[in-house]
Amino acid sequence: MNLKQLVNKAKDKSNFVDLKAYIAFCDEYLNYISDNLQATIVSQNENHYHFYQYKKEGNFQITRPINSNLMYDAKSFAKASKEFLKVLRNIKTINKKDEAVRNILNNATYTIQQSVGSALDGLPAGQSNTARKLNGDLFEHFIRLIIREIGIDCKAGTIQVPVIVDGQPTFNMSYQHDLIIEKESDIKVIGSIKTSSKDRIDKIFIDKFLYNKLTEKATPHIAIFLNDVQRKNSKKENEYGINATFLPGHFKGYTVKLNPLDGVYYCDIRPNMRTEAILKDHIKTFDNLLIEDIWKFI
DNA sequence: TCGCTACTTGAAGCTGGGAG
DNA sequence: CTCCCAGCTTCAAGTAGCGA
Repeated sequence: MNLKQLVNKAKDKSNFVDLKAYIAFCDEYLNYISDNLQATIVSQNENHYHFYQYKKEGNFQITRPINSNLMYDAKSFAKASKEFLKVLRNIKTINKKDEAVRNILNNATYTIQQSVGSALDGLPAGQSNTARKLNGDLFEHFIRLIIREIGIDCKAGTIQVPVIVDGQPTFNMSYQHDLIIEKESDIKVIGSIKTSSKDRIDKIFIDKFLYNKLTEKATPHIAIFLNDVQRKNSKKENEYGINATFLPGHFKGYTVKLNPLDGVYYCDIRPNMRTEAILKDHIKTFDNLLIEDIWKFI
């Protein structure tokens, strides 16, 4: 497949109906980039982030930053993707302490989603907003497929929450949620699935607060993010770096003074989320959700 | 179809601290 | 003090999806 074919495939959601389809796309993409890139550009502030530059057929466009510590190459993905499916199907019986297994969960999820995202970066400049929207939707869908694969039913959808004023239901608030896990028509978990938290972390805290206040329940709210970095445009040309888009001050403020979330998960976790007080108690890598945390909610 | 909610990313703006 | 930079935060843009 050439780049144009890959981009067209990524643009069409009917090509991503199940996990197998996501893996097949990723496989094709990784094979393509293994010998069709103009260059791999190394980020100058955090060297393990790389940008792929396409050749002429991609107008020499440059992709989003890719964490080379997490991204598989074509050869290792062929093996890892089989393991990935195996681990998902047997998640309850795997060895929880096996770091290699945890890495497969994180890295395969990251690799597959970034293959979609960076393929979409090959779209002409005018269509970048379409690409963003699409990439977000595909990520949502992908995570839901993963959760179903480990044996938990889930869906996306809108929930109507009545607002009562002076004892009278006055109007509804309609909330669209990326992830709803129910058991016996009882909502067990509400989740946000986003490729980055940028500008929207506040809303997730507020949503939990208001939802639980209006419904007089304590429904757990979780968030799942792919990463939180974006390309930085430096003044000088030919100099590339990355920026973190996570707002630690807001996260800590809401956690301490409004209400903590019941789980925040990243595939590509930022270093300060492992070390900084408060952050490190609430933010984990994605494998933790699948292996342990999700089972506590249902 | 319309109105509304929601999606991601890039550019611009702000601030504190270090160098000169 | 002024300049510059990195990091953080806000503003702006264009479009998808859903329910009525």
